[in-house]
Amino acid sequence: MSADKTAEIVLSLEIDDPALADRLTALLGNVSGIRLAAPGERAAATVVARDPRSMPEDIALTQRELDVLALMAEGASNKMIARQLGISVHTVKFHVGSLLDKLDATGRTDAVAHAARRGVIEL
Amino acid sequence: MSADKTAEIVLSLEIDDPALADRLTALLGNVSGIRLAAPGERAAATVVARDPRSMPEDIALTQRELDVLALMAEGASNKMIARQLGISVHTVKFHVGSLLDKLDATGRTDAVAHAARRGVIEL
DNA sequence: TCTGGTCCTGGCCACCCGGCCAGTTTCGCA
DNA sequence: TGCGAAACTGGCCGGGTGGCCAGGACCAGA
Repeated sequence: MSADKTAEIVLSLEIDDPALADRLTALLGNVSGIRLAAPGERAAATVVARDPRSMPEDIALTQRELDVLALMAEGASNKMIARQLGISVHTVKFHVGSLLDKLDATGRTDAVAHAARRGVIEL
Repeated sequence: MSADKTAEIVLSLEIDDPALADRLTALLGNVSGIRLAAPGERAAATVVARDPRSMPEDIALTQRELDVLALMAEGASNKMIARQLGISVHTVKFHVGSLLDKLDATGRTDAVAHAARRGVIEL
């Protein structure tokens, strides 16, 4: 019952696919040192697997567009992005425009939200 | 080499705490039926544990601010938000300003990103 | 009663954003 | 050797954004 540093690690599962969830439950349940969380219990870590059908294909973004997108997600203005990348504001606008097209967004906020949803960027 | 349904499940780790990451790596590495993903490899599931210090308490947002925030995350402009909520653009700006303050953001894009990171909203 | 918070509105203004036009260079591929 | 894609730059401009000022209405708690 000692609560030392090597106590069991409590894991919770958030798996969309029932079959995968079952297999992981069976496999992880027999690992000493790991315990699956009881319903509502606070876990040290969570095993997640989202339904892959929700992200059909990734969008083809150029490296430069990814650079701009990442800075956009940080809340950077076009001017700040330009400074950061060593290019002109006009060029930043050019890339932002392409991003709005490819991500089917109405503005930079929408673009970041869409990109995050599709897993293109990590917030 | 059969690729049957009971092949190994590939897990990737996204653990902020290095100690916890080490322990999980050691524990999971010895489980037959489970294999840890090589760098860049696509995993069937991911074990995540975010640093709890990064989200100490949730931010106190009023209901109206949450309304505005949700529409902001949809990429709506102030004008569209105003129409949607039946209030004036000035009032929308007022709430947006409060959100920027409370979320410590530099602009609406940053505000949405911060809110999503802290789990205030779901993208 | 008075104070504080929330919600609402207006005007004003500098700045930013996105879309339009135009052009250049560089690179790989047919 | 041409041709397209990517990256880059410029000017222009209408509209959006965010910060500042000011005010009023409502309601819970001290």
